[in-house]
Amino acid sequence: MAKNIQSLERAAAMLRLLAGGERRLGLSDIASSLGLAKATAHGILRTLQHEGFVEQDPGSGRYQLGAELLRLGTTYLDVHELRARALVWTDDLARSGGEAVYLGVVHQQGVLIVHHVFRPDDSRQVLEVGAMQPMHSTALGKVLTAFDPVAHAELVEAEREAFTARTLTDLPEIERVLERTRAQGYATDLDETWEGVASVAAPIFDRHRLPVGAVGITGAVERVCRDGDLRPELVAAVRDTARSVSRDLGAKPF
Amino acid sequence: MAKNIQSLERAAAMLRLLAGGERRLGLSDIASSLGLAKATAHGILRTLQHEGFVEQDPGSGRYQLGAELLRLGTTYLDVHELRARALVWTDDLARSGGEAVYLGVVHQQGVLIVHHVFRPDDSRQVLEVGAMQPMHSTALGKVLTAFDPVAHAELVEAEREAFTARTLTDLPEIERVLERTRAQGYATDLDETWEGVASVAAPIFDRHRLPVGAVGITGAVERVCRDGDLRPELVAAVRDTARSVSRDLGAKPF
DNA sequence: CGCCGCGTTCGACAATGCTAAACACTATCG
DNA sequence: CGATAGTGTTTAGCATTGTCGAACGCGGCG
Repeated sequence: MAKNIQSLERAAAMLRLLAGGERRLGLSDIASSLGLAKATAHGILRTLQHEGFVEQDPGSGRYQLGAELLRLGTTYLDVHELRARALVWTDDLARSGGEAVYLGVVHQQGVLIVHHVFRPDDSRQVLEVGAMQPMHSTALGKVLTAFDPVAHAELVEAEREAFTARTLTDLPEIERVLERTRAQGYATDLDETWEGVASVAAPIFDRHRLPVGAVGITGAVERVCRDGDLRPELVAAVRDTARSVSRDLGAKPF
Repeated sequence: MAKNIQSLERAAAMLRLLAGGERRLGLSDIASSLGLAKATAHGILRTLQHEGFVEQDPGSGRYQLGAELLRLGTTYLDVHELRARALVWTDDLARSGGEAVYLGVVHQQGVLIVHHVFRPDDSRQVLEVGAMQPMHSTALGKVLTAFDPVAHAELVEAEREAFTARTLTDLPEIERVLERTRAQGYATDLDETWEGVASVAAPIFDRHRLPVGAVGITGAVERVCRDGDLRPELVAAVRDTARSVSRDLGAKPF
């Protein structure tokens, strides 16, 4: 195992700590949380502040995340090839399905949402790009764990929280669901993450037939389900979209 | 001047370099661009990759920005107090004005967009949160330079690109406009950044009466202007919104 | 095949960033 | 009202840490 740069690891830990805690954090809190001397933490924070990754409240002296992170994070989206290819197809999927569409990739024991098309009505909705979804309970997460070995390995290690009464937390049970997901080529989520919300998702592959992400539709159970299961035409639409994006990425059909 | 941590500065420079170049960059490019030994650059990149700030294309070995930046950047928005307070008011402004609304803060020689409400019609629009706008040609930028001394200092230093024939680049001329902006309490942009696009913006102050950001409306000249100038009712609506947000932040109306 | 380019690893040196202690400052409290 | 217990910040010195230059393995190209 090659050694990584210590100060960078510590800086990253600080950013993650600041991202976790809702409110701003003081220097002493940060230093003790990471087991560092105050001066050490201060030096790192000073540099991060100078680079714009961290901001300091002039009044209280507390620290919070900086604007440069937003700028760089947005740039990440611009470069993201999967997202660029998917843009064209997700709009159509949202329109034909009449529900919100999500595009996600595996990131650290969860699904990172890299694109989100609002449900096509005039209701107020909040953009969830950049947010994380759990691996074991959402359709996006299940489809990714089923096809991506890295994601699967992380699911086994991670603790699986029960969000609702229907959330699967038992490992053998989950494995059976993943097996079926691989067989049928898509995954669903019925009340397993949020009460009254269901979703379908299908995997997207690149030119080497490796899973690089997943598209899915999410909506209220009353609208997206019929007879206690997801409407077949929605499942078909999602799978079609996933195939189209995969083809755009260079994956051979068949 | 206190000294900053070298490895962190270099890591930040790499992230900014990767954000700048459209395509993925190779290790040698990065090392030579920053004047570093290949091994040094590699060590930093390896750590950044391990922390999720950078990703490496398995095929070509090239580097690009990582997903963790998107996650952290979004978290920045969640914590942002100005944005949280403004959310309520900007929707109303977009509806009453019938145009797109932007909320921006000063960041490194430019305006960083932290909130964006789409123009309320069914046209396809792309979210510009996380994008940068120039300081000297947009209404948001001018209003911020007029009231924020830090932004003003950076404007003087920076080079002022002429985007259209009407862009102001001459410093004394800009100073006169800023003087008028301070006097009247708002700024405009008529064809100075994009042809056929105009905007109005007003400053937002915190409890210490310091400028912390600006709200503005942007739209096609034909819609937002009349008789060659911005419609007075739009100007009034923008200023009202700015005042409301300022009051929410604790600024005394006195 | 031999060449260059790539990303990666190795090992040694010293510059670098870490630690601990003291510093100013504010708010709190007896 | 002075003492106290918190802040965040700065300083000085030591040795850990990151840096450097060179060599390595690999793949594509001529």
